[in-house]
Amino acid sequence: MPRQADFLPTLQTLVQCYQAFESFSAAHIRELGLTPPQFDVVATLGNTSGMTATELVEKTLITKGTLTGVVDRLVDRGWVERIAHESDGRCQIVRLTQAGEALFARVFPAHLAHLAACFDGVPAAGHARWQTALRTLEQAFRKAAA
Amino acid sequence: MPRQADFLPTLQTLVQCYQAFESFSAAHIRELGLTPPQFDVVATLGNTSGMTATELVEKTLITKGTLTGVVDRLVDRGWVERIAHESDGRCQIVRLTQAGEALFARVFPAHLAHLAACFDGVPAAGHARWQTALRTLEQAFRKAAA
DNA sequence: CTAATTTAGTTCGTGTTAGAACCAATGTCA
DNA sequence: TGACATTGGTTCTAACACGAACTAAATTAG
Repeated sequence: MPRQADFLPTLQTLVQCYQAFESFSAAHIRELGLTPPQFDVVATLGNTSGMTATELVEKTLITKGTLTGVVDRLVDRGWVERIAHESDGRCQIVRLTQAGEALFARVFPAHLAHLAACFDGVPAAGHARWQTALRTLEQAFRKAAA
Repeated sequence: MPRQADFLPTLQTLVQCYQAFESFSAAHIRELGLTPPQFDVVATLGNTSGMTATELVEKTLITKGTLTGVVDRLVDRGWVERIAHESDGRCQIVRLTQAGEALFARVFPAHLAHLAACFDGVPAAGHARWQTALRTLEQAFRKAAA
């Protein structure tokens, strides 16, 4: 009857699993000389011709107030530039510079390879099970939040 | 052959699922007047006679450098106190004050109930599947990190 | 066309994060 | 016992998180 006994371990394993992923991924990103949000932005801008800050916010899980600072630092390092939107005076297009493209070409494949190493020998069926499990769990949260 | 096509969606759903949980949980904690790390500390200290900062670090996923500030603010608000360890001059015992106990009694059950609402109607079998899936996924990260 | 509203981005305040340097108290060992 | 390393906590720096307030541009309404 105490449903606690069921759902608390589920949440605990979710948090632990995510933390394990996060620290594994973040450690490598820092080795590459970036912070996780910076990598997120560079990876999102890679292979595009740039996008507005609002679009970046939607695609990266970074808050708009935070994005200003993240982009500022990427601009300081010469990897990103802001250009005015031609028709809408409020918007600015954020895009990679030449150096930023080079950075992207260097770090993005490297990080993908780093992540891929986690799944050596995992059959596709494993991914299917993980994905369905995670999606139904996510739905439970979203349903309750509504 | 491109294993990317398999593991990237898995990571994506993991992150999205965790974010859904995190924002659902954090929003409620903020309504209760605490930050997530503060809640974490209060919940960990609840129903104990206090523990050292090192123990708190182990049980809460908060870094020791961060814990100082979190405990500072809880002390400022009168919910927590530091007392000297009687035998080891380096240690300090952190424990809830009377007001902290009252806070714990108020917010901890409330937050558990909030979380439990996500799982209304979920059978125990669902939890079993989630937990095994998450644990094997976590192992993949830990193995690769080693 | 002016006034009110919405939208895009920046700024600000409080709090968290990771990691490194640091200090003081303990423990170890020759 | 005295040099040395270890352990427990704090401090420091750079960066991020979130939300609220704010500015300016654009849109809508009357």
